[in-house]
Amino acid sequence: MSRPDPRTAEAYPNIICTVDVVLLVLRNNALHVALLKREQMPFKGRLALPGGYIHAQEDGDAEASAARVLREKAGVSSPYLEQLGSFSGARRDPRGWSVSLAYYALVAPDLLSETAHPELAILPVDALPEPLPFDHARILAAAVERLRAKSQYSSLPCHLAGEAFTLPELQQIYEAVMGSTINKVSFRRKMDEMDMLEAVPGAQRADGPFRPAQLYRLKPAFRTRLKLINRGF
Amino acid sequence: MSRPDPRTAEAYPNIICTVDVVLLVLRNNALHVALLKREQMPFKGRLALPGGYIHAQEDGDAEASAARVLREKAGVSSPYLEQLGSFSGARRDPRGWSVSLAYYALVAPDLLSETAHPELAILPVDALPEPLPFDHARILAAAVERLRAKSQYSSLPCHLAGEAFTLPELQQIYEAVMGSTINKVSFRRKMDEMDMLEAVPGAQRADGPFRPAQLYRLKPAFRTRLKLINRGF
DNA sequence: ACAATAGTGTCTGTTAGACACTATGCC
DNA sequence: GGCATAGTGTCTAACAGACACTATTGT
Repeated sequence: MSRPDPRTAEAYPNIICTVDVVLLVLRNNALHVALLKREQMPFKGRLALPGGYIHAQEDGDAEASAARVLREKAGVSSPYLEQLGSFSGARRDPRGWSVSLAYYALVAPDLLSETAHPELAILPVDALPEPLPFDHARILAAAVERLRAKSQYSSLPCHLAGEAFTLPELQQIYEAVMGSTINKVSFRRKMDEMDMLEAVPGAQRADGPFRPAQLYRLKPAFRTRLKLINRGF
Repeated sequence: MSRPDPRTAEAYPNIICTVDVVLLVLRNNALHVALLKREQMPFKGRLALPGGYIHAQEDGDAEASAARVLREKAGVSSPYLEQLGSFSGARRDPRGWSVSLAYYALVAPDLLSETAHPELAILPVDALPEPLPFDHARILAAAVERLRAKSQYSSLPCHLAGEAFTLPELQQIYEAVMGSTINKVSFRRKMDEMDMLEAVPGAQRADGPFRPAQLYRLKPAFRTRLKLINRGF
């Protein structure tokens, strides 16, 4: 039990430390995840979550590793990024005992079509063409569950919208993420109470031959931090 | 960017992988944390969260590591144990780039006084006698915040009570954890709705020269899993 | 009987959802 | 003016908190 050897740090070196990122985006009102074909063994050629080793030399912490992975492997910079948790164990990676520090990121649809790497596969989370390697299915499920849960009481889904959006659009995003319809009056009342949106002066968006909707954007204070509410919709 | 070398796993070995456990208990209606004097450098002799290296040989995953640390270092077995998150970076440990997989555990007061190791220091989370080493203050704060947040909408605080408890006792626990008083009628209505308690037949507890209170216990289904509710108290 | 707390019935203010209505753009 | 959707006013049902009341024990 007592381990007086000061070199204990070197006595347990056989743990693989990686980060994996669940990059989520909304397309056609359905949640999609960005996957990459693995270029290395194990599971070479299979679609998997973007991930990689932690680079102790360059990454200040694991969140920086996740941001670097997103930048290098997906071409995505500074999205909403949050720690999801760790996934660890002897069996999840055939190379040995491993730890994956999992993060999830939310981006607006247009960001992913414009600047992201073309080799990214954007696939609906509910209908992946092949099973994910490692325990990436569990990680993805945890990310989706987290997003759904936080959507109930926070501004999190706003990060799936673009820079500016109309209230009907935002409601559609909330509904798509949570998988249920929301009462329009309740939704707008809540958005009003939360006091996190500001109208873009004079800007409206028409979606057809009818009354255009007012455009809104997140107030600066909530662009990185979330806004929480007490009750649901 | 491409790393064809199959020995990349060995190319990044310099990451210290540990688990740390925030062991919480309620004493005198105040949240307390169990700390241990560190037996090794760095911070030898300082009070810190119980923790240790992951033992890839014996631990199936990091939660098993946390359970082992609790057992070996605190003498506590099978409490409520949940992952808190990871804390990582180049600077948090003077030995180098490190990852702490943090867990938090809840135990009943009597469990800690009876079976736990005597060298455990049980101190109020709001008034520690000395600053914690590493980033343990952040980890502790995250655990307390998580407990408070989950107490709003779950059965989590029940794990701070003993095997059997009265409703007034349980309400006091909820109030102590959340730091605010709860309406008695609302509290009992909620407990009733949640349908997670069962009366211990014929068992009551008297707290003075007045009407004794009915004893309750968690239904078996909720002894390890949490029960969630939609709204607060 | 009294003190003190356990436990419940009921009222009231608040909140979320249903519905209907008005507003505004394009044809 | 008609149509389709944006946006709002208002009613109602559900819910949480306040309060008062009854119940039950020891002294």
